[in-house]
Amino acid sequence: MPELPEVETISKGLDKKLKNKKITRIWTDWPKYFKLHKNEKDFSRQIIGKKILKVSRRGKNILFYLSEKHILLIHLKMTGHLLIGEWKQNRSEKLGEKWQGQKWVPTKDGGPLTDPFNRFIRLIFFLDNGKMLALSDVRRFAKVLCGVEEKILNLPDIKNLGPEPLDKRFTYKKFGELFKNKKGVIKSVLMDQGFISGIGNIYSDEILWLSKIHPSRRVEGLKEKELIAIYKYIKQNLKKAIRLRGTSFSDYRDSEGRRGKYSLFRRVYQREGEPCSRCGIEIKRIKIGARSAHFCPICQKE
DNA sequence: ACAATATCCTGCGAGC
DNA sequence: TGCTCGCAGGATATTG
Repeated sequence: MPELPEVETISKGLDKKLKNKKITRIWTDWPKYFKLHKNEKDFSRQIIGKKILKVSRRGKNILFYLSEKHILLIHLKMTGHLLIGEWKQNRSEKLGEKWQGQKWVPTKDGGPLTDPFNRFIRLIFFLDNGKMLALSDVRRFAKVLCGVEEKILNLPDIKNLGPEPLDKRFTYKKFGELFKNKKGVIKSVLMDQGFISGIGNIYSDEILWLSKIHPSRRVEGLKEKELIAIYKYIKQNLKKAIRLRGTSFSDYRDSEGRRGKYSLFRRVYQREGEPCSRCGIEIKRIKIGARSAHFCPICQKE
């Protein structure tokens, strides 16, 4: 499940590669992606013929700024991947008719032909340079929207997002103010996109381990010292993960199909039963809400 | 007003 | 070996 560092890596990569490319047509076998649109036609009308001007990110949403003041928004949710491939002229009609998903032609500089995720391509944007942007998505949870800038940026998906944690304007003062009237369990609060955007299950676990705070603690009871630690490690850990191009745990890949390297530094996430790298005791896993939380029972006292 | 639970999906691993 | 079953999870809707 891509979170802020993964989505940042992906959108930066796509920005480099897709700038000034025009979308000539699309193919999908899952029109349910287009939650904002009546059907596939309604979606494709919005996007065909538009040029990609810039790719960026807000929270975990990827924003493609298009010509004619349009935006394409893609949220990868848990299993979404965006991969760039090439399509050959002589095969293009066949691909357009029915994409069987068995194989696709990767770019020379990376996309792995044998990568298992190539089996789950559900949506393809064909570009005017002979390449394609493919969405692979095992569980079909991804979200794909297109419309005029004003409309997309005013959707709850964007408008209800909390501050960007790595924004310079996100000072400790701002962070502290957020907590003043906040109630609830810290793990859930960190993952609340309306509170702070971009943090999900992996990084909330990591941040709390670094801060030595039990994931079930209520935010009402957190001391100043503890809030300072959380603030510090949000910034530090997300930055570090971006430097390492994201987490390779689970099925994350960047736009060239590469894994990130953050997983080498993962302390608790998906390490149940392994020794804590600080104190050696076994990492535990509990349920918070419907999510699993990983923590060290010694370093992170309740 | 808030919190817990169901929903969407499907590959995978556990268990028999 | 081959089957069934239940888990995983981000965001949103629905129920308690």
